[in-house]
Amino acid sequence: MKEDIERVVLQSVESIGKKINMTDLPVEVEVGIPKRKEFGDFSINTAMILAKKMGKNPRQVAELIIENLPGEKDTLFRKVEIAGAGFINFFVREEAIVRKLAEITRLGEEFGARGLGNGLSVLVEFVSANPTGYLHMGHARNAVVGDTVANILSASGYKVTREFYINDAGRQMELLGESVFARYRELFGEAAEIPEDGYKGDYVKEIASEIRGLKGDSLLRGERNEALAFSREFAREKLLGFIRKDLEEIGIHFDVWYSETENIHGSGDDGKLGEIKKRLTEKGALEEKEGALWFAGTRYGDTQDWVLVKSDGSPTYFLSDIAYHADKLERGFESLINVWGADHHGHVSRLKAALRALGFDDSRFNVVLIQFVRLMRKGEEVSMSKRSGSYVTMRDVVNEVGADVMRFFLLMRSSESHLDFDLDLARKESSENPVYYIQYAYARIKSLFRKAGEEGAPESDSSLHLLSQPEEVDLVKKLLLYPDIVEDSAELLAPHKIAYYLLEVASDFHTYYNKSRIVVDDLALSGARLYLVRCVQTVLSNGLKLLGISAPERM
RNA sequence: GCGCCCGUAGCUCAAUUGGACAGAGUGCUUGACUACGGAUCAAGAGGUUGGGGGUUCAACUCCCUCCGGGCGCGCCA
Repeated sequence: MKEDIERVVLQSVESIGKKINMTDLPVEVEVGIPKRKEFGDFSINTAMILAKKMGKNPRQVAELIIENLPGEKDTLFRKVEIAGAGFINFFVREEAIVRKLAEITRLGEEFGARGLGNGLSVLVEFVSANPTGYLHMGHARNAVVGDTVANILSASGYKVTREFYINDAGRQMELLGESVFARYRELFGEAAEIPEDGYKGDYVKEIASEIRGLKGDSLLRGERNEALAFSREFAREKLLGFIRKDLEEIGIHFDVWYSETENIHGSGDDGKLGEIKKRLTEKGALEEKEGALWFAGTRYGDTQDWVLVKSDGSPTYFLSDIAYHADKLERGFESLINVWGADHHGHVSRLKAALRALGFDDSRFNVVLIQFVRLMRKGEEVSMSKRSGSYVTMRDVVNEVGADVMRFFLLMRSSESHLDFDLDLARKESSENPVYYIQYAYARIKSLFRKAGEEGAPESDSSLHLLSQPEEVDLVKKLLLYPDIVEDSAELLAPHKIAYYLLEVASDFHTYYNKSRIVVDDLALSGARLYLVRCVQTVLSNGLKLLGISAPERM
């Protein structure tokens, strides 16, 4: 519908341009949907934008635009009028709106998929948690947003790869190995305290116990370093398995699990790290001072310089992060999207600076920053501190509320907003719970078609003009908006827009359903209404699929 | 001290990317099926968009400043 408006307005502006000899008039036409009904179905501010260039007042320009609309306007519009400072409001004929339902039917599962990505290959990297414990709700939000962004981009014509970067190098993994080994020794009556900042959760004991079952006391007798390495590797595999299973539980599957140790560090000092160091040196982007090797961030637009190699000769995380992202680009991905916790926001600019230094276009690298999640129960915050040893994991919450609720609640907020996850609300199986509100609309439609089947009332597009009630036209307009919503959420990497939209569709449908009986004796009317309801089903189904939420036949 | 995010109805959050009288849910008040699923619907009340200034025909949105909350700030990851 919007495209129709855009098209006729462009034609009008073009013919005005010819008449007054100004062929360079701006061509963008932003078609908006007014909040108030008396301003019509669609409106444009084009006249106000053109007014300056043409040296006329906006209302005069608006008048010109209306006068020069092509003849097609009579089949499309009931009324076109000028309002306010120079808005042009379009009142579309109901038949013209309703006729567009055919497009939803024609496209089916493809409705909403516009293909603006044009096959561009995108690597979406998300979660990427250390394999040192269970996932918590912060990871969960990251996971669900990342997965849904990937779904949306994929539906929008991008070639998407989902990657989990396994941060299995460095101090955290060493601590994990030490913690597990300490617990293992305890099992044999040795007093072995786990390190100060080590891992104290019960799962560490369980892993230690498994190692005992597998190896007996043999780790006590061998080399300590080998025992530590074994403990670390064993725990790594175990915990990665847990992480993978938890993610699958909420419908998340990765195409690639990419190990830092294996793919970036390589063997010895010089794998990709050495190579990146060399390349940055050649670009003159490094400096030695105070015994360390620095990346000269200030020369590449960042606010400060950063250490790449510490004075003891070991690399920082930043160096391996540069190597990893250069590696991504060199694996052939044209665009990179990362989902990061907000506590990492300071890393965006320095990584971009480093990529520029290496000669990459840093606009190929984008980060979705996720603000924190607060778990709430009975109005109070539930502690999620990892250090306390006992904390609420993502797995706990999934067990309590289910995958659908988990996903939807984490998608309900824009990423840059803090999110309060209300466990009491999430547990409710009632209308208060927005997930069920949408799913109920879907199940209700399914039930309608069962009923219609029994009564031999088929859907049909032969009398769509009978859909003339305000609720029906509103519902159709809402459905036709879906591709715009998907496009917006793809461009802005903002999945919450789809969640909100689906709530609106469900609401409009419930309103309609309560107002009008769908399956009626008049077969023509019944057919038209069922046709509309089928389109609602298609949109709900497509939208829920993007969010990774099930569409139940019955509830 | 510097940088980023946030501040919108009692509570939790939206707002077509600068558009017209700022919208939902929830909570509160009051209503609606002898017909397709009441996990539904309808109505009412609720606001100086944290304060102040500026840009603009038009500001929740952009700029400046102050207040409050969160996060980050060179040899941690």
